[in-house]
Amino acid sequence: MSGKRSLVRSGTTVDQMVRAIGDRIVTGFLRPGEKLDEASLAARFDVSRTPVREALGQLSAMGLVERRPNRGAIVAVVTQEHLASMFESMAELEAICARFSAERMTAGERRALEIEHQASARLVQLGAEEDYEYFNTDFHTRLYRGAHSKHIYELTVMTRSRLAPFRRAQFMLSGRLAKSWQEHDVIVTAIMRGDGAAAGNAAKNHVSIVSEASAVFAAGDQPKVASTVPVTAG
Amino acid sequence: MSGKRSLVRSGTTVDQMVRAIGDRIVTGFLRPGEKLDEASLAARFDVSRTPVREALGQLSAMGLVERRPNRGAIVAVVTQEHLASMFESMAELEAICARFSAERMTAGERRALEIEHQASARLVQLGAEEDYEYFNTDFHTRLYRGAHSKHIYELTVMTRSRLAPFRRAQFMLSGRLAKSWQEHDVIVTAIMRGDGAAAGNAAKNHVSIVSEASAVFAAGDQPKVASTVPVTAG
DNA sequence: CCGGAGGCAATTGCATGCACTTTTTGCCTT
DNA sequence: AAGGCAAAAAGTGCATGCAATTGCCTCCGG
Repeated sequence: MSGKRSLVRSGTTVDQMVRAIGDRIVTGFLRPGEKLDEASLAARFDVSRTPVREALGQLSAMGLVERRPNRGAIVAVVTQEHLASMFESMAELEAICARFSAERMTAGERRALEIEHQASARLVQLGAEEDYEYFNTDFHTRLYRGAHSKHIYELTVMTRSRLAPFRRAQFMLSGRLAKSWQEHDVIVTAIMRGDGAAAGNAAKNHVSIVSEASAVFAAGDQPKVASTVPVTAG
Repeated sequence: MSGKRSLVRSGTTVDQMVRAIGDRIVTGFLRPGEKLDEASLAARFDVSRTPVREALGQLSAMGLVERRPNRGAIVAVVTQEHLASMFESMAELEAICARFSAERMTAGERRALEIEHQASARLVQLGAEEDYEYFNTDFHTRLYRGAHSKHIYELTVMTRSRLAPFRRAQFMLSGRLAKSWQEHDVIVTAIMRGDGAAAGNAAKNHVSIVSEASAVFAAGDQPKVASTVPVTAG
């Protein structure tokens, strides 16, 4: 090719492509079912087809894209059942994370969780949806990490990525913000007193509600937004 | 290259490579930490380096191999903690599968599970370790499928693959066969009466015991066997 | 004898090219 | 006018080649 990659980001070209394409899928910029033309992507990112192919292969292994031999790749399109199955899995995984967090978080982790959670109450009052979404991602990531189990963390984050395209705009639903915070509150309280079972149930319940909220979008509509905001269970 | 691929198996060359290399890792033929030289693999399978590279990328995305930029790929080597974390996750996942199976299996699925399980008692009496291992894989796969949740199934099978290299030869431990069958029996009984909680607990317990048995091999020894037998929780 | 700089071999990373498969389009037949 | 067939166009799959990076070996200075 020609000059250096514009994005100075780390890793090989393939890694950059995986991130770049993956981000566009996760953020909804590329919509489920959309065709991923190797030549176009190569041109778009100013690389040859080889790294694009490798990236698509890896994304396929991650489940974000679907590859039909000799027929090109598309952004993974999931059936209604599979979507439900993923939300269900997410609920179970979050429950595990919350339960483990309640049992295993260090004092520091608990404190940090509590502080952030309390701070976020302000965002709810202000109705700062975008900011709350950032916080929300953070909150859940804390739970995943707090489980102190690398593999559970990987499974959970992976599932979250695959659900992300179907989660956009969930905070648009009126009142969702306050409800989300209250649900978080139940989880945090349970974790603070080390009650794993309660934390697990609360987390599972929390995701289930998000799932129902998201079902609205899954039915018919595909996500439309193109922001770069990461996404998590509300 | 030259002639057609010898293995007539389906899919593209890359798919075949993923399966071929993945199998060798999962069955312990390639051992954790072993270097995966692109040129050697290409020669070994009589393809060019391109599909080998793509396959390694996908296997890396699956977590079976580890890739250091510009420094080649090795069979993924996991720390003791990560291994423990994976077994722990496996226990949780199996618990979920068993619980869902108890709640969701059709009458036909329940019957098939029961019949196979009873039939396997004979294998225990005969001490047919290898045959029992086949059955065992089947038994667990039934549980995974019985959960009627595609995503849970995927997560579980994926985790099983990554644990496979560390599970070999667990049935060599004397008495493990009979114990395994008894544990299965508890699970089956709970499923037959639709008791999700009991089935989940029994399954979790079952994996935990396997985990402890496998810890023996993980500590110091790496797996040594090179058979082609698939592997599952005992 | 030990430590470091420089150069060489080996290996990875990516671009390009060609072969093969799929899809589309246009023409011919009915 | 509609259907089907054929040829061309588009796009994927893999091989090869070259540039770049890494690791190692050697040689020099201390």
